[in-house]
Amino acid sequence: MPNENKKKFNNIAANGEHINFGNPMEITQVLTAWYDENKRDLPWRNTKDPYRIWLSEIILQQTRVDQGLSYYHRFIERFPAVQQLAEADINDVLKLWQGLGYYSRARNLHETAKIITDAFQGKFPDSYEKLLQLKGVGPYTASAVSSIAFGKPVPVLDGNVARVVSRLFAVTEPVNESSGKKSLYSILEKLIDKNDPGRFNQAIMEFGALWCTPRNPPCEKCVLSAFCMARAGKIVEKLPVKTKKINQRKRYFNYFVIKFKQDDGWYYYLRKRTGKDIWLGLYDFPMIETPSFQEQEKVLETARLQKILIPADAVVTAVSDNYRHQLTHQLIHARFFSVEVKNKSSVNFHQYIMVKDFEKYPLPKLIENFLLQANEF
DNA sequence: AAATCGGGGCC
DNA sequence: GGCCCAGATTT
Repeated sequence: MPNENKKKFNNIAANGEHINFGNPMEITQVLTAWYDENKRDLPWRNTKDPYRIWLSEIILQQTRVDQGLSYYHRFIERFPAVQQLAEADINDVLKLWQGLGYYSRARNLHETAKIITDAFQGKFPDSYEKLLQLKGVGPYTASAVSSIAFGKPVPVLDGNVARVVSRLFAVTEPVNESSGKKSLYSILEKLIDKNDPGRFNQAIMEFGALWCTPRNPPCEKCVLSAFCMARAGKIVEKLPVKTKKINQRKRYFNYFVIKFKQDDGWYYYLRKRTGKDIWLGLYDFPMIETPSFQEQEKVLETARLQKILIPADAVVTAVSDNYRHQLTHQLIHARFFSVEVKNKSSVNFHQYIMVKDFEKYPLPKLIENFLLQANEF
C-alpha cells in the first residue's frame, strides 16, 4: 500500500472506530467468495476460448453488459471462430456492430482478426505484452484476456475496479490521472489472486458493477464494509475522484434523402463517411453542415452550389422535423430534406452511391432513428 | 495530458 | 442535465 494511503488510513483509525486493516488476502478471499455466490451467468464465462473472451472484452469497452450482450450473441453466431470474422466484409462487421457506438472498435476488431488469422495461425498470443500490440487492445483488454483466457497474474483496472479500490483504500487521487492509476495498480498487485487471476479480476469488476455502484451503494449490507476505508471516513459517494471535463460541440446537419425511380423501384443515394469525424466507415445521406440551422432556401442554394442538387431537376417534396442526437462530445441537430430527382446523372457518383436497400449498409443511430419514424420519406 | 470516439441507463 | 459504462487512440 502506498505510504500516502496508509497515512490516511491511520488517521481514520485514530478517530476511535474499530477498523480491520484489511489483510489483502482476506479482502481477496471475501471478494472471490462473493463472486462465486453472486456472479451473473454470462456466455463468455462459460468458455476459455481466447477469441470469445477477446470479443467480449472489445464489445464491453465503455459499454454495459446489458447493452453488449445481444451483440455478443450475434457475433458468435455469425462468426463462431476468429477466421470467419477475418474473412468477413468490413461492411458486414460494421452492420453487426451498428448501434453499439465507438465504431473504431469494430474496425480494429476486424483488423486484429485478420492479423491473428494470417500471422498468428489463428492463435491469440498469451502474454500481456503481445496482446497489447494488437489493434484495439489497450492495457485493460490485454490484462483481461491474458488473465481470463491464459491465467496470467495481471490485474485489470477498469471503471468498476477503480471505484471499488479507490473506496476500499480511500484513494483520493484522481483515478483518471497517471498517479492515481499507479496507486491503484500497486494495491491491485497485492490483492490479485495469483492462483486464479481471471476469477479475481472478474470478481472485482462484478462487485463494482452489481454492488459497489456509483450511487447509493448498499454499504450497510456489504461483505467488505469492515475493510472499507471510504466507509469509515464517510466519503464513499465522493469516490472515485475524476478530473476530466467534457466539452460539448453543437452541430447542424442538413441531410438530403434523394430518391430516384428506376424500373425496379426507388433508389437512394448514400455516402460512405471518411476522414477523422464521427461514424467513420458508416453510411449516411448527402448532407451539408451549417454553423446553425439556416433558412431552407439558403441551405438548398448551398446544396446546388456544391452540386449535391441539380437545379431544375431536384424537387424537394418534404422537410422533416428537427432531430436531436446526443453524443458524449457532440449535440447534433439534424433535419432531412426529401428530394426526388429525374436523372441518375443529377447526383455526383464520385461521392455517392446509389442503392436500393440501404438497410444493408451500416448506418449511424441518427439515420436509423430517422428511417424508423419517417414514413413519408 | 487532453481531446475524441456512441449510445444508453440511471438519478 | 450530469455521470457512468469490462477504454483505446490520436493529438
